[in-house]
Amino acid sequence: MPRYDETREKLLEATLELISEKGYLGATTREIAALAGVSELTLFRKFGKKELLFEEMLKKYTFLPRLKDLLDEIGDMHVKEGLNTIGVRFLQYLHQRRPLVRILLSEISHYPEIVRSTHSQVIENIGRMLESYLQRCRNRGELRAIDMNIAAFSFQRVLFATFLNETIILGGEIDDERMEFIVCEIVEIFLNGIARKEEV
Amino acid sequence: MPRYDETREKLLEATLELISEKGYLGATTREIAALAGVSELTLFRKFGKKELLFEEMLKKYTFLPRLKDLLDEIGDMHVKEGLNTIGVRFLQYLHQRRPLVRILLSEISHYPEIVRSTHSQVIENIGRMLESYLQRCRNRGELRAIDMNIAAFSFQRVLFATFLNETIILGGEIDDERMEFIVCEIVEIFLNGIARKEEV
DNA sequence: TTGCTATGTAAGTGCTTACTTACATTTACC
DNA sequence: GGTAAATGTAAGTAAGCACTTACATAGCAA
Repeated sequence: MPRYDETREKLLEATLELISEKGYLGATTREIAALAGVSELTLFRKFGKKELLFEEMLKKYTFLPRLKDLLDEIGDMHVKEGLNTIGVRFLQYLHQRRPLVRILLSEISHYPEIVRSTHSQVIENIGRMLESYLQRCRNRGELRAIDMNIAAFSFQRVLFATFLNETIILGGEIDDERMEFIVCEIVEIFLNGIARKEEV
Repeated sequence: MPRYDETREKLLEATLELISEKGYLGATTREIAALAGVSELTLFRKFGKKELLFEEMLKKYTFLPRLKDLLDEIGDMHVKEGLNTIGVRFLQYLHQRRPLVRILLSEISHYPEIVRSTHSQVIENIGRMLESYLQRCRNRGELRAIDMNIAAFSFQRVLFATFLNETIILGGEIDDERMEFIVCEIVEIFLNGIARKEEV
């Protein structure tokens, strides 16, 4: 009896994959069990109900990135470098969790509470960390006096919506090179704006 | 025999509402018919299959906004005023089509082609119009030399993701006042950036 | 009246689903 | 080898689904 239950893990993995493809209602327990390579009965013995399987899967695949570590890492960087680092990390983070993000978007009306809390853990926390980083930069005199909350979420949302468009909607893949390019362009606009300097 | 089929319209309306709430699989033909106030058989007599009902509903509720009119209207405005106008209109547009946007996000795996084309009609066109407007501003010397495509989509995506967060994820409503406030803040950052001017 | 059209009620078909029961088989460990 | 837990096979249940059939009704036009 291994304290690491491999069958269980395989089922959770198959659940993530199938629900992200077909939605909660579209993914049947039969298919999930087949993809996991076990019998349907095993699925019910382990999780009791489809609903509980879904919830445990969400719990498993939602884990916070080590935000504090990231903040420590970039805390002293100049704002441009810091934003580039956060941006690339955030895109990588979303990219690794594509199936989860897909589920968050498509099942939010089906399971409002659990999906919403998962969403805020996955996405909103980055915004808050960003805000405290920007505040730090501001204290060092690198930024002008604006609402850092709005600034942080603007930045985070351009990235998130760009990810949505490239990955979820167009269905493509983003490689690291393209990620760095995208982030670099966004950071440039975010820092300097698009207006001619004389006009401000 | 009225050439405007009221029963048909009521069914399409009920379909939009229920599918946006429960998803394509979750919304049953029985419920849709009940919400429309007709019998289930009438639904099948009018549309044949649930799938066709879904497609006709998408067709009905996806129509292009008068982008050209908007461009004519704002073409001569200073960039700040123009962006504010576009921004508020875009948010209003999304807000009016909330159920449709919800469906686009949740059913993209079910009907990739039709949903994707609908998405581009509803969302991407604004980005393209924005790009040509920015180009015009650039020609008037109001903007510095940057990639206007990236700029336009950055702006559009902050707005879209803000809408997603406020409406679809948090589930709240946005009134006109809040819309104007949000857009104003975003435009300010978008035009001037967040960096101190001396540092550029 | 006689039709025609739109709609309704009621019953049912065939399929699929989540989930169960009964029983056999494998696996691991003493 | 023996025991117990984990897993499998097979069959089935009750419900819900999209969709159909048969037949009645109501309104409107010739």
